[in-house]
Amino acid sequence: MEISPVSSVNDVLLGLTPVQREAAQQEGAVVVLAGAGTGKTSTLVGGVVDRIERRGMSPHRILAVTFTNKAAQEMRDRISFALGRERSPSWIGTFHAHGCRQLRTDPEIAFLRPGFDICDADDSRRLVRRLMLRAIDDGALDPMPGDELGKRVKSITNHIAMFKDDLVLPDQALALVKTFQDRHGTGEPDDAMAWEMAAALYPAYQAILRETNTADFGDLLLWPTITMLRDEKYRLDWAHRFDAVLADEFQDVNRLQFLWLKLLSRDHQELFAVGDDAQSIYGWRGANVGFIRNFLKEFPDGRMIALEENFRSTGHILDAANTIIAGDKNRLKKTLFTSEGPGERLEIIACSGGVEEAQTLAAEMGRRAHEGVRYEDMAVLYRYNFISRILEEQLLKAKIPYELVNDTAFWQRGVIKDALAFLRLTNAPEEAQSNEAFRRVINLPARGVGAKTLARFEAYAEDENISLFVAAEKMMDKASGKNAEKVRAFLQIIREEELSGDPSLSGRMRSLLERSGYMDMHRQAAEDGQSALENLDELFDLAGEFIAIEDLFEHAALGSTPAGSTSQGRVKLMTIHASKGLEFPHVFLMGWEDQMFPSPSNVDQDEERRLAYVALTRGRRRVAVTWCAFRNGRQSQPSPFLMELPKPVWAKGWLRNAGKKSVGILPDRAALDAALGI
DNA sequence: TTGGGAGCTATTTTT
DNA sequence: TAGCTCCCAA
Repeated sequence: MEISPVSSVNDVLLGLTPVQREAAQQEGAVVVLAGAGTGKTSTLVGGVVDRIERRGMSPHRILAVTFTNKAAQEMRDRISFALGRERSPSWIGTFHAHGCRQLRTDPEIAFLRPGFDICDADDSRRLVRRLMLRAIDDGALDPMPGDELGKRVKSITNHIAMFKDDLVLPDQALALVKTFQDRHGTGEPDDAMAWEMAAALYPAYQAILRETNTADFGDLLLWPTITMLRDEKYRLDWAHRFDAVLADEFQDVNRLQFLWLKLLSRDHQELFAVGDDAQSIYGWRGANVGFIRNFLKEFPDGRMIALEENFRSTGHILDAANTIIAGDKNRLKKTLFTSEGPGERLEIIACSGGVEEAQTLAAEMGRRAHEGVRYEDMAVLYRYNFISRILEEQLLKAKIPYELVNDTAFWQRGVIKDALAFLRLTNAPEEAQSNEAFRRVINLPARGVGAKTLARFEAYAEDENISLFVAAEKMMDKASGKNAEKVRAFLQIIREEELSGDPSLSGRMRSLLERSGYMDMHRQAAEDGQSALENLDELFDLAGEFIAIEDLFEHAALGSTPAGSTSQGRVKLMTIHASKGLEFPHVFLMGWEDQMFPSPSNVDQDEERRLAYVALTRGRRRVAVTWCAFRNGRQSQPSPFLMELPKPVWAKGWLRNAGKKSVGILPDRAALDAALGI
């Protein structure tokens, strides 16, 4: 046996607790129920190491799947730290990256051609929007106020994605929805309408993707899975490449992802799934906790192992979290415990309103910083993004450095997508594949091409069966006027760059953005322009690492995070959703009011409860919860979750100075009214 | 027909 | 902050 350059299997496995080690070494189908802070990633890494080192599997025959690029990167790093680079598995990645790899091998299973593009959720929405406008134009759909349209587009795009996540093909959707409604009734009118319209638009949506040689996120896994179901030879071709399959965050898999994993591990039953049903918070996106909860029904010879010893939080924090999650009656039973002491009690801070809440938090953070706590060890978590705005103002005032986590992912930012669209257009102006890029940049900066002009291009392109770019060229030949001149010049630039542009991607992009006037557009914009230019600089750097243009586009679509986020010395602000998997010594939970958290619009109230559980278990040493007696001019009550917290975990002196108008602590109407003078 | 300014309203969003 | 609308001047 060769000697591992960095460590040995025993070092890795001996670093685990007996339960973690037992899980890592379990053979066959196993689901590891890993409570918050119980060493989930270590166990998963241990599982990989054990399979390679002790069981002698080849690293190249191990498939490890995660949801995020970040998680995939972390796993890659930790495994290569343990085993060395050469002995690390090559198949570590997100569901989407794996699906993409499979689809690139055989694009025709999705009716695509080699070199297909991948469109992100935003592009999908734009496509649905165009289809809806077209339906309204054709009289197939009643016109609606624009506000309404936006909501519908979002909801219909989601529903189409849900069809795909449920393996429903375009030509099956309509019949399926009808059958379902006949059997179960139509339910909420809005919801019924969304399903019907999504089913009606789905075939046209898919037809356009096919025409433009584009796959959406759902397609990446849908077609490989459908093909594995239908064609045993194809399935074996893929399944036989792997001796073991490992999946992270298993509580968040949807039907499509579950089936994909199952088809790949059917022959050897080597499926190692790690997750925590108590942290399932993505049900609204199609995740189905049922798959982890019913794991043993699907894999009768499998085992379930629970990790309950928490190495993160103090006793009081765990008591609070355990109490909250106990309200989810369907959960798989497990109770977190720690061998550490109870630690500090939770502080519950009542504030009169949002501004005071933000000021209180800013003041408290300043105080803790003064006591020697580093800013990067503090985090504020909230249910809704818009809460952060009011807090940002106060943090700026108090000069507390902060960072918004997951503000908008780099590759999804408008500027970045614009810049890539320029590049895409020069890459293949004559192909329909570049039509969306054309729509995006033809009027950037403004050249007098609005909706009407674009519609004329569209009509002409459709009649002549040519790309939008070529249609525009032909129509502009005959047009006159100032705007036409600008458009002609722009088309000319694209042609020149296509034929003899800089061969390096960043060089070509730079030149395109400069010549088209896009850079100047941002240079002239006062505040926003600065950050746009910084983003573009970062993009040029990143693009420099790619030779093939397709690789850059794929990288952009699958959203790998760029490295450069330096976040030392800043308080982190994020939604509870974004905080999953992270931990902080000091955690502040904002906005725990009735009607706010739990969110009344979530049909699954248990999911809100799990969200509270996730929020509380982020904290290592101290957790403070705030709520407001008034928000947005309305009186509010403390969140029911707050009332559930057992008395012993409350801090005694929890009437922390919330400023002059501070209202005590008791979630008690009378005391509150008295304090507020009403 | 366009483009820009004003005004409004906010679920959560791994890919 | 952003992503929409609506409205009026060019």
